[in-house]
Order: sequence, then C-alpha cells, then structure tokens
Amino acid sequence: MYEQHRFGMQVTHLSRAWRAELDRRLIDLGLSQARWLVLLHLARAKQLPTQGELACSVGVENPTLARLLDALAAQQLIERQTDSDDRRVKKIALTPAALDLISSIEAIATQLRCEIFAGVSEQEIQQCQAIHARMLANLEKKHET
Amino acid sequence: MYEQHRFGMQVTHLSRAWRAELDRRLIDLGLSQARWLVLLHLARAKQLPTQGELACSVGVENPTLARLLDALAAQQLIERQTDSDDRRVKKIALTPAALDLISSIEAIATQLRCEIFAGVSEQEIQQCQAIHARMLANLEKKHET
DNA sequence: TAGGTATACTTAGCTAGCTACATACTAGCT
DNA sequence: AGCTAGTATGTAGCTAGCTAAGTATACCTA
Repeated sequence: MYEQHRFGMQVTHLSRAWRAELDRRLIDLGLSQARWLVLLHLARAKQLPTQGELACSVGVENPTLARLLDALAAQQLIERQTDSDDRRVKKIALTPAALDLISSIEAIATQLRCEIFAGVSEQEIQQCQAIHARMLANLEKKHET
Repeated sequence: MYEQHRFGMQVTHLSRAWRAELDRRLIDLGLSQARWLVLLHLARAKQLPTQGELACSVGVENPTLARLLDALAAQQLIERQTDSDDRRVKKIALTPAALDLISSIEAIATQLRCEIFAGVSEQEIQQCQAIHARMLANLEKKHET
C-alpha cells in the first residue's frame, strides 16, 4: 500500500530522467526533446498537418506548440504555410534542412530507447504499456466530466 | 518496435495527466501537486530534514525546492529554522496549520490513486514498478559517466 | 590562526507545460 | 449584405523543472 504512493513519483522520475538524457544527447544538434518530438511527428504525418492537428498528435496544448514552432521556424527547420482555402489555418511543413536532420535525431532517440530497455523483454514492455493505458483511461474519464 | 517509440510519450502523458488531475483537486486548498508532495515528505520524515535532505527525498533539485518552500512559507505552512550547530543549514518544520491540512490532502491523493488504479491488480502495479525501476537504473548508469 | 576549499542555501535566468484572453477569419441565418 | 456564433492561431502570464553562479558558513591544513 505504501508502494502505491511511490508509483506516481516513479513515473514522474522516469519521465524526467528520460527527457533529461535525450536533451543532453540532442543539444549538439541545437534541439531539445520537445522540439525533436514535433519534428518526428511532422516527419511521420501523411499530409501537412494544421497547427491544431499537430498539437493533438504531439500531445500538447496549442500555445505550447506555438512557441515550439516559433523556435523551430527561427532555426529554419519548419515553415508555416497559410492555406488559401481557409485563411485561419497554417499548415506546418518541414524544410529541407530538417529532412536532413531527421534521420540523425531518430538514430539518437532509438539508441537511447535501446539502452533504457536493456534487460526488459518485449513482452514486459507491452504489459507495462497496457497497464499505463488503463490508468490513462481512468484519468481521461474523470476529465470528461 | 513502433510501439516502443510510444512508451516514452505514454509515460510522459501519464505523469502529466496525474499531476493535472491532482492539481485540480487540490486547488481549493491553495495547493498544487508539487507543494503537496513537499508537505507529505515533511510529514513522513522522522526528524526535521535539512533543505538538501528534503530536496533529495522529494526528488527535485535544491533551487526547485527553495522556491516551493518560499511559497509554502508565505502560506505559513512551513518554517525554516536555522540550526545553531551549523549555521549554513536550515531545518524545515511544518507549522500547526499544515498539520491540520495533512490528513485532508492525503485523503484526496489516496482517493485519486484509488480511482487511477481501478481495474489494475496489486500484482500488476508491482510488476510495472519493477520494470520502471530497471529503466531508471539504466538511465542513472548513463548519468554517472 | 589565516587562507583556501568545500558545503548549504539562494538568486538569476532558461525551457516547457498550462489556462485565459485576444485576434483573425469562416460560416450560417435573416 | 450583414450579424452572430464558432474556430484557428497567437499573446500574456502562471507553475515547476533545470543549470550556473553568488553568498555565507564550516572545515582543514600549514
């Protein structure tokens, strides 16, 4: 029962430590975990997403994404393209410079994942994810009300 | 393999959603998850901890704790006591007002934990924690070097 | 006992998350 | 055509995490 209390702290620490280590490895590329994640979702998108779609896919709120995009645009890694059909929306596109970066940052992230999962079986990872998913579902349920 | 990529995001979301829901429930008491956690660790401490000991137990860096303590002191929930043996250290003590609060905030946190763990067995929680612990150990190992 | 090194806390300033509000545009109804 | 309501993005300002540098005190050694 005491251990249950520790669960929340443990998840927080895991999340923070993972992010910190990835930040450390990405710093030479001028990136952070947050910006990296945006680029990755852009690279995986079928079509150019709107800002709202991208925020949803990355899992952050719109203002959070807006600032990350400001930074990425300043680094000339993304472009905001106005849509002639609906002039409110901005479609987000990767620049050629970003396309060049994607594979190196993906390699870094994959390498780290590999190190973190050392000694953990594929099956354990899946079990763990299934349990996390149930907890997230319980939390979402509250939030709807 | 694709699912492995999702693991990190899932942990991040779980941690954020948990924190957000707890913040929502604590707001009427004028508290947040971060401040609550500090009070809880203080309540569980055997002796009055120094600021460094408390930071370590809560799992944040010293400056992070310092600001939380500033806020808690402004709310008159903690007191910094200078130690006559070593005048550099400040021992942190709960005020009577905080002692009154502790049980209600603990009830709120326990209730939420209970809702989040709905449909998850004690055994699953422990398995999950054991896996998290292995990942954290892998991460710490990197950090040492 | 004086000086240098180490330690405990604080301050300053960064990132990245959030909510609430502002702005620009679309769409639908008279 | 012109209101009104709705939607997409942007801005302001908050919390909470971090590192790096500053200040006060302690400890050790010559």
